[in-house]
Amino acid sequence: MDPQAEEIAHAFGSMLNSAHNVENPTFQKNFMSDFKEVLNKTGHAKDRDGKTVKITSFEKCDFQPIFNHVDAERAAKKAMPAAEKKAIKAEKDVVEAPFMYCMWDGRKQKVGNFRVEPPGLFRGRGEHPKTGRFKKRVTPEQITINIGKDAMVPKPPEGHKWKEAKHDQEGTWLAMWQENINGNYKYVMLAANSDVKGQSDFKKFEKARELKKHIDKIRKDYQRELKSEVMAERQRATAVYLIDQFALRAGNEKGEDEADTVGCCSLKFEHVTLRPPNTVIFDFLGKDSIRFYDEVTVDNQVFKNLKIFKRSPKKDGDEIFDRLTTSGLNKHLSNYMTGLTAKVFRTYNASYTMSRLLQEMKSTGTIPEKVKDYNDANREVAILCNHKRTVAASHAQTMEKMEDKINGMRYQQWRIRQMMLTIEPKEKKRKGADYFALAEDIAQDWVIAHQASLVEAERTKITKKFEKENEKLETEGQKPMKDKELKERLEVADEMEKKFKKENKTGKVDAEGKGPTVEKYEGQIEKLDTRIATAKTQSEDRENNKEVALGTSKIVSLLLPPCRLGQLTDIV
DNA sequence: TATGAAACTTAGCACTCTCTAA
DNA sequence: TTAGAGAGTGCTAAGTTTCATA
Repeated sequence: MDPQAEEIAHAFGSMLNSAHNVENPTFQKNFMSDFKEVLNKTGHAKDRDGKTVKITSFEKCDFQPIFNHVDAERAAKKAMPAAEKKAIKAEKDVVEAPFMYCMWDGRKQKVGNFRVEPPGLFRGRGEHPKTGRFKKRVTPEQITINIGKDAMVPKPPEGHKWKEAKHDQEGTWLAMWQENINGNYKYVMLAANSDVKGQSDFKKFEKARELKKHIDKIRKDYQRELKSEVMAERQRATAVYLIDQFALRAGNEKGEDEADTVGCCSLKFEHVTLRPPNTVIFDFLGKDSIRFYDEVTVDNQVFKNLKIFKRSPKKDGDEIFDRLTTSGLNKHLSNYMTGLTAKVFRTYNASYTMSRLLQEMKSTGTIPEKVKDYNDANREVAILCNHKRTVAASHAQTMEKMEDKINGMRYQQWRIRQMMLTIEPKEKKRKGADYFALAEDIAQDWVIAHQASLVEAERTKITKKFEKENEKLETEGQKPMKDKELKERLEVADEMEKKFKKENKTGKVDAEGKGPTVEKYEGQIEKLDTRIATAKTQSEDRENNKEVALGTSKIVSLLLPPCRLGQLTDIV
């Protein structure tokens, strides 16, 4: 193929492991149409004899060899010795060093995304109509540079020219271009921990803090205006109520050629279900096509209003707030406070919630318990903001593993109690039969399987150690140990297997450990209790967290800009 | 007031790096 | 010592807001 066509084919082939893209019919269709366009322009493909092969149908293309090639390269890179990897990284760092920082008002500042986005397939989220289209290579001729009047304009690559070099003192961007798929503007800006970004972040939180002074009045006003005679006012009050109470986004209008998602102002008839007396069910796709689903109770007047806004002849597809736009809403909000817009409510409510939870938090308990407390608070904020992630494919398996681990420790506790009885049968009367019984939820066949896995683990451990020692002997030029040695060493595992068998048969466990006493065993059981508690806490944390994304709220909800997040998490 | 361009923040996903428990 | 998990980072899509113009 012509290199241009091959580049597109390569882009598709290299992402075969991303099923949700590659198996999406829209993605396939868009990719194929862009691929064919270039194929038509460049004369399709040639076979080994130089005969032209016309590529027309997606179904007849096999991209697997491309994927295999890319995958092999990935694996080779991964398998490289650490030293070699380090050397390559160091080389790359040297090349990149001049682009990492810039001088801004006489101060050295870190640049964020200094690399131009490389060509590739557009990964639009949700049901984006353009997902899979080929994002073209950006040439210097498309790039505008923004730089100080007296500074030297960086040289474009050999044989090229910049689109323009300008000196905009107000803008914070360093370079800009337009992408070919949606015509969106792309900017090179400073990093999040730079002065400019830090300042603007600081201002954002100050603005949210300022809202605290006005929130009572705003709430009082919208409560009153919920009953306004003027429909536009009533809609506006209802919208502000939803934004304030449920952290909805503003919800600008979207075009036909974008994913069909909504926010507050763009909510449609079918996104809101009313259940008397005053329950509202929201179900819609928000930013990033993340589902927003919530059943909430609202003020009676809000319920009444939504009923009015949904009244016939409105039907599916019609807007609930037909007399309201985001700019109208924001204009109204700016009357309370300069710069007040819908998004400030999200920052305000998230920060307010976090602050309250941190104050309520008890600073007692073990470290894992404290971490869980913090994560719980973080999670509450993330849930408020509907920050979600897709549940990891391995989640169920991980949870099962964790449960197995806990049960393994509980089983070991049971064994220790039996050992106690072996050395001191009188304990049965003192502690009662219940103390020595195996928990009901631990089934006999689980025990058998668990024992087998313990034996197996022991075997692999011994074998691995043996192999490693042999390797070492060989590199030292000595004779390796014989297989007989391994067999002898494996006897430990065989003994273990026999022991379990005997235990299963007799229901008794021989004493283990040097100089066993009841007290020693009690100590061991107690230690296991702590470990079980820790594991249980972790497992709960994990389960509750499976579809909540904590990262964003960690950054955006705290009253400190992200450049100080490191310090704060240290304190927490 | 509507519309589109421009400029910025917010956000999830897929990596890599680092730390921890076994 | 090492595998695996969790944290951190890079990337870039997808929002919001502001500004200019008709």
